[in-house]
Amino acid sequence: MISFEHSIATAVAKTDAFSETEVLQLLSIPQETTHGNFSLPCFALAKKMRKAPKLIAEELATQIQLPKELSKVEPVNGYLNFFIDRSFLASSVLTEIQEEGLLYGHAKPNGKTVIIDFSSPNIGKELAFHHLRSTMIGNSLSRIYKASGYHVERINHLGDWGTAFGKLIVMYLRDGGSLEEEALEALTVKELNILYSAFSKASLENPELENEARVVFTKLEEGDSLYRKLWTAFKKATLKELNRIYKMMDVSFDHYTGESFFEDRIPAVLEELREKELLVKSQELDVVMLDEFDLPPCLIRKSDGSTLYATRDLAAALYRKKEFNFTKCLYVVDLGQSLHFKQVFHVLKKMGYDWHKNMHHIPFGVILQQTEEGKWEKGKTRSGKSNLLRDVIEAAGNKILAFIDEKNPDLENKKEIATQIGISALTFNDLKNRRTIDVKFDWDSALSFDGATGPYVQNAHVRLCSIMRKANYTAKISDADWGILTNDAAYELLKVLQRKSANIQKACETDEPSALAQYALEIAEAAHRFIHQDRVLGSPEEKSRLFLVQSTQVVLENVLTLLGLFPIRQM
RNA sequence: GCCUCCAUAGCUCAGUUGGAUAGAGCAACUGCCUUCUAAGCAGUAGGUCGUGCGUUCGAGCCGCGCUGGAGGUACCA
Repeated sequence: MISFEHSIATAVAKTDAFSETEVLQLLSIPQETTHGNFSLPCFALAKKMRKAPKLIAEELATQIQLPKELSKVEPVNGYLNFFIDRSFLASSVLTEIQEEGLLYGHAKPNGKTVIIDFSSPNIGKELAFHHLRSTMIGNSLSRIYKASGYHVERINHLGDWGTAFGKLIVMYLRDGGSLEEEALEALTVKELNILYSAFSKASLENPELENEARVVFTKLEEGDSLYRKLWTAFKKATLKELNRIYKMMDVSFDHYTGESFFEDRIPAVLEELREKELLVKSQELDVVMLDEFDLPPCLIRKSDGSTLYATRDLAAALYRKKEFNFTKCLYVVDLGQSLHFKQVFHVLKKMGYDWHKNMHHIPFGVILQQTEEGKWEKGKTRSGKSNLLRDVIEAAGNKILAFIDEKNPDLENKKEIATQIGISALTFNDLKNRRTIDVKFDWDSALSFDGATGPYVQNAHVRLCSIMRKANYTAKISDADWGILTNDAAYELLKVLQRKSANIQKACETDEPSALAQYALEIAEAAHRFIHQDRVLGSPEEKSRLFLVQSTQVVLENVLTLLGLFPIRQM
C-alpha cells in the first residue's frame, strides 16, 4: 500500500523546513480540487523563520524534489499544494485491489483480541425495532475490527436473569399454564410477551404481585426446580425466535453468555470486594462508594440479598478478562446507561485492575418517530402500527417488493431480495449518522432509492455488477491502460477507492460505523458518476474501464459487507 | 440541584482531529433516456455554524459562561 502522505513527508523533510512527523500532522486534503490532493499549510513556520508564509511556501516549492507518484507542487497563499500523478494513482490502486480482492485495505492480523458485547436483548420479550441499533452497530463494529486486524469475540449478553422472570413465572402459573414437556416445548415468545403485559395490568390492581414476583425470583436464584424448568423453557422459546431474526439479518455471535451464566460466579465477586474492603453497607444495601471519582455509589446487592445489574456486569468483566485476555472490551449499549458503565469500570479500577481502562462503553442514541403533530418521539409509529422488529422488517420488505414489481417484475427471487434490501435500508439508516445522536426514523426517506440510503448504495453495486455480467469478462491487469483512466470521472473514483484503508481505520479508531457508511456513499456517488459519464461496454476504452468497474465493485461489495448490508447483485 | 449527550440551509445530516470561498441529501425549480438499471447524472436556489467572551497567524471544531432540547441520577436493565 503506497502512502502519498508519506511520500510527501519524505520529500518535504529533505528541505529541513519540516520534520516528517510535522508534515504528516499538518497535511490535509483540501476541499477544492484546484488545490490539489494534499495541502501543507506553512503558517506555523512563519514565526520560526521570520518570514511570510507565502514566501516560505514559494521557496519550498522550488526546493522540493518530487517523487514519481506526484506530478506537481504549487505554492498558493502560504499553502503548498501537491498533485498526485493520475496514471500512477490508477496503476497503484488498481493493482493492489486486483491482488488483494475483498481484503484490499484491510490490516494484517495484530494478535489482539477485542470483545464486542452487543444486541443483548431480554429473554421473554420479542425484539423491538430499537434493538436494531445495538445489533447493527455491534455487528458492523465486529466486522470493522476484524478488518483492522483484531481477533473478535462477539458476545450476546442476554438479559436472562432478574425479577422479570419472577413476573413471567407468577403470571404463567396464575394463568394455569401447563407444565407438560410438550406444552413447554411449544411455547412462543409471542405468548411470553402477552404474559408480560398481563402482569403489568394485573399488578396495577394488585400491587402485591410485584412482591410475589420478587420472592419467586429469589427462589429461582436458590435453585427451585419448578421455576428452573419454566425459566429454561422461556429462554428456549425466546432464543428460537431470536435466532430466526438474526439469521435473516445475517448477524451471528460467538457466545450467548447471558446474565444467568454469571450467577454462580457472583459469590466470588462479592468475596473479592469484601476482601479488598470496598463493600460498604448503606441504606440497607451493599454498595461500593465512588466519591473520589465524583460518582454516586455503585449498588452491588439489594437489601433482600439478591444481585443487581452492576454485580453481574462485574462478574462478566472478570470472566471475560480471564477467558479471553482481551486488549479491548466494548459494550454497545444505549446512551442512557453511561452512568452504569462508568460506575462498573470505576469499581474495577478500585479493585486494582489496570485493564479497567480497556473497557469502553459504545453509546448510541434512541430511535425517534414522528407523531401526527410533527414532534419526534420515542416509541410508537405514526399510524400506531407494531414496533416489533419482525413487523418492521416485513413492512420494509413489502414496500421494496412493491417497488421491484413496478420496475423489474421479472427479477428472480424478488421476495428474498426485497427483504434483504429492506433490512439493509433499515441498517443503513441506523448507521449513517454518528452513534450518539438520536435516529429520526422516517419510512419514506429510509426506504427511498434517492439520497443517503441503503438502496442507493446497493443500486450502485447492482449497476456495476450488471455491467460486468453483460461484459462476461474477467479483468486482467495486462489489459488495462492506466492512461485511459486519468480523466476526471475515473480519477475522482480512483481517489475514493484509494481511501478505503484510511476509512476502515477511522471507523475502527472512533468506533463509528458511520465513518464507513459515509464512505460507502462516496463510493456509490463516484461510481454512478463514472458509469454515467464514461461509456464502458462497446467503447474503445472498454477493457480499461471494465477493470475500474470491477475494482470498484469489489471495494463496494466489501464496504457493504463491513457495514452489515447485503451486497445485492441484481435488483 | 448535579452529571452526560445534543444544537450547522425549510427538513435530515457530513465536516479528515485548528487551515483556503462551511459541504451533501431530501423538499422546490431547470435540464439530460432508440446506448451498460433514469432505481441514474448535471444545474439553480437556500447559512449570523444556538449565543457571548477567550485561546492564536487562523475557530463550525479547543476553553469558560449563557440559552434551548433529550437522557440519567440508591434497591429495573
